[in-house]
Amino acid sequence: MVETGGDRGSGAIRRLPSAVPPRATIEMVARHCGVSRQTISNAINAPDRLRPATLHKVLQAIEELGYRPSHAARSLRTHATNVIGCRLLPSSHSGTGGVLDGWFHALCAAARSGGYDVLAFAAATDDEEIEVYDDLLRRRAVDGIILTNTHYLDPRPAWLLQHEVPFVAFGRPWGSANATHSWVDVDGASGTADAVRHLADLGHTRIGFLGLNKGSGVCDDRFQGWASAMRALGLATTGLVGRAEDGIASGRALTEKLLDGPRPPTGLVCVSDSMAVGAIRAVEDRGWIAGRDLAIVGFDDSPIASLLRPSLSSVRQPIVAVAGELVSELIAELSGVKRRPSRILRAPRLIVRESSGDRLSTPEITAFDEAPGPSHSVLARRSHFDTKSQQTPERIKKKGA
Amino acid sequence: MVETGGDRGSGAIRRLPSAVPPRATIEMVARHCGVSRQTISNAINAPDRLRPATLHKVLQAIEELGYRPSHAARSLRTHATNVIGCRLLPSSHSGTGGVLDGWFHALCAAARSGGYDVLAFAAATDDEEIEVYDDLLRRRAVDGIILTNTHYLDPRPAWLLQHEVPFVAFGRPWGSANATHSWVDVDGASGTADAVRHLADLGHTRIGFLGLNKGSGVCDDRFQGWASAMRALGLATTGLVGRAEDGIASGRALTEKLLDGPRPPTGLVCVSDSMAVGAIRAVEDRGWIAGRDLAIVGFDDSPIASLLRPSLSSVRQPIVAVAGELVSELIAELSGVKRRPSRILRAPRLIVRESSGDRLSTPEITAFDEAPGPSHSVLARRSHFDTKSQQTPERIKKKGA
DNA sequence: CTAGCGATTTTGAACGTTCATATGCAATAC
DNA sequence: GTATTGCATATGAACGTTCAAAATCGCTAG
Repeated sequence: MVETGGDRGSGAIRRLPSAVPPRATIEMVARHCGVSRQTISNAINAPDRLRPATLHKVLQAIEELGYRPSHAARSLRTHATNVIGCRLLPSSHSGTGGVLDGWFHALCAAARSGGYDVLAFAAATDDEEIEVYDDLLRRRAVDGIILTNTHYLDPRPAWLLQHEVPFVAFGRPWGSANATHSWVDVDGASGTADAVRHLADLGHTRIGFLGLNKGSGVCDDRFQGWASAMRALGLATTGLVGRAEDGIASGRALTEKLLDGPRPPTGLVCVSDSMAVGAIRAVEDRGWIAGRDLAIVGFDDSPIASLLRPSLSSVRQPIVAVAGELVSELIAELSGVKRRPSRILRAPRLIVRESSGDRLSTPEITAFDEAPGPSHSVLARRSHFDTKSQQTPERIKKKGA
Repeated sequence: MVETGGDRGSGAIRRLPSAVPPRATIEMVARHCGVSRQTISNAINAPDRLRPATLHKVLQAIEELGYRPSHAARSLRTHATNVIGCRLLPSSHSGTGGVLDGWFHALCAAARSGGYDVLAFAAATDDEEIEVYDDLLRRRAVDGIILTNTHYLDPRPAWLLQHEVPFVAFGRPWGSANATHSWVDVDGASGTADAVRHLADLGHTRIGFLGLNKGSGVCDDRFQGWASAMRALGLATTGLVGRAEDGIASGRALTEKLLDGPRPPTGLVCVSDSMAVGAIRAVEDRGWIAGRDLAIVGFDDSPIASLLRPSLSSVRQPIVAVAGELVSELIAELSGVKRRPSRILRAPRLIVRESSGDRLSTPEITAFDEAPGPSHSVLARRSHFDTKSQQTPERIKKKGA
């Protein structure tokens, strides 16, 4: 009402006295306690250079004035932004609901506690993502990048390497064995192998695998875990594999085909929860019950897994831990010390629910990541074929130059 | 192998000639085409001040050198960061899976096409969130904030107002009718009213409501939609309401109680999909089928809704549109023109699936949001959204002072 | 008493922009 | 021919830090 008249304020009454203190600069702090700018700067960046008495005085003044170094000024001077860039995958990507949701949250938390902020951006394609990288880097808005969703023929790592951008990938450099960048990944093979052994323990011998079409590194990895576990158990694998693109419809169709085939599986390990949901659908179509007539294990432990009826056994990725490692690796990279790229593989954990037929434990809802305690109850008797240990991340030494 | 010896590089051979051009500054561009700094600056920020010939020359040089203004330098000088801060809710928050996932993605996309970047951060509590605000603002790392998940007695809007931080809220200022900030929200009442009418159309007369305990603005809103639609239809409402904290267990328990009560509902409108899932559980417990023996409608259309069996009818929020409006409102706010706060309410849309008993449409999977439509994404960086949204949202006039 | 030294603090410059102002130049007005 | 205007471009300063180097202080040693 009152201010309808003029548009550009004549600048008189505008701001009330207001509780907002003028934002403190380093100069103001300096004057406030009678020392020079640089001393304030040192108090923050190299406190050991100050006499204890001075340090105390300065810190108190900083506190009093609520001073924080201006991001822009500092970053202009130091050429470091303390910001990490990370692409958000299109939400459709995680078909069965947000797993990456929790991962990203953990990523932000880890970054912040390491003194970094996360700049999030959306991109629909790899090329678009590269364009954003280019923009962010030219404007010097980020120090480094967290790369997600690596795949065969991925143009992004090469681009980043060529432009000497510090980055760490979530996901192995599929297809380029001697990549020179750091990455963190989840050992899918170990997850599917666990799933196979779990089903074998329950008495299954014909355990199938529902995977993606050739060309997915993630699926190859998980397939390989299935295959080697089957081999190790002396189980035949022919006629037990179905492949298609990811999705519920695919899962349903593939399952039908396998069940109608010459060697119908009694258990099924799936490359994703979407596939597993499809498998459950197919089972329901015949009036069967998942977990009784066909044992099904998914992958990802997406939020739906525990909501489905019967609930879905699934392999859970340690996404919080992975997020933390991605951040600390990137920060290490940014610290400038030249080191050989690290390659970190983390083991996932099978969450047993109803769909695999083991009725022992059917938790209604499970926490999103590893529970703090040693809750490995169900798999008490871990049959160990290979040496993959559960908790310690496996570090693979760089092989070739 | 080769580089096993020394650790700190002696700094000789390290970098190959490399395809990385030295990052261009405004000075370099200026020299490159024989004009002054300021002319380059003008070419970017006020192109109409240049003679066409000069402009052309400069733009070409910019292109050639791949110049982009340094974020830090520009932001130091202009006191604007072109960055928006936004808190990520803990992943557990969206019980049934990532709805906010898609919202956040849309937010980032909208921001970028408006010339802004999004700084994401995690916070567990409101107080922690305020601490992060304080940090970000003191360091001048963001220009403004997108606030999510508003609720009664929310300390955040007050804090932001007091500190004169530009912000827009996703969610109404529950409990403070004459709040002076802008917000965007989804008209929950309209959603539940739609749900009620849908069920009434199917012949139901005893339509219940599963809500949260008193004190949730979101629930009050949705409840109110249910209540007024019932009243408008001349249906009695007594004995048809259950309240508890959100969750599947709650939904199940409440449903049981209602079904065992004196006036068992034949239809149920739920405040959330979690509640609805609980309701489905309760129905299953009695060997009933949702949609046949009890009609159920959820709220949020979370990813599971279409995956459940029977699939869950649910009210879908136009999260992409909301994200876009939040961003454009905030940008308007940041443009500095004093305007009365805008309050935007958008209508959600009921997605009918099996659980409500209307077998007419049972899409397997539905797209996440309204079709994109004539997207404003083409706008060049730094330009602001000019006109208010394309879809004509419903605007509520500011009432009180 | 003074030189010398390390610890502490200060000073001037620079980071890369944009703002405010000044200059140059061409066209118009007197 | 000179003053007046308006447009196009250039110059100096400033934004708020940290870096590099210089200055000062407090001691110990000669």
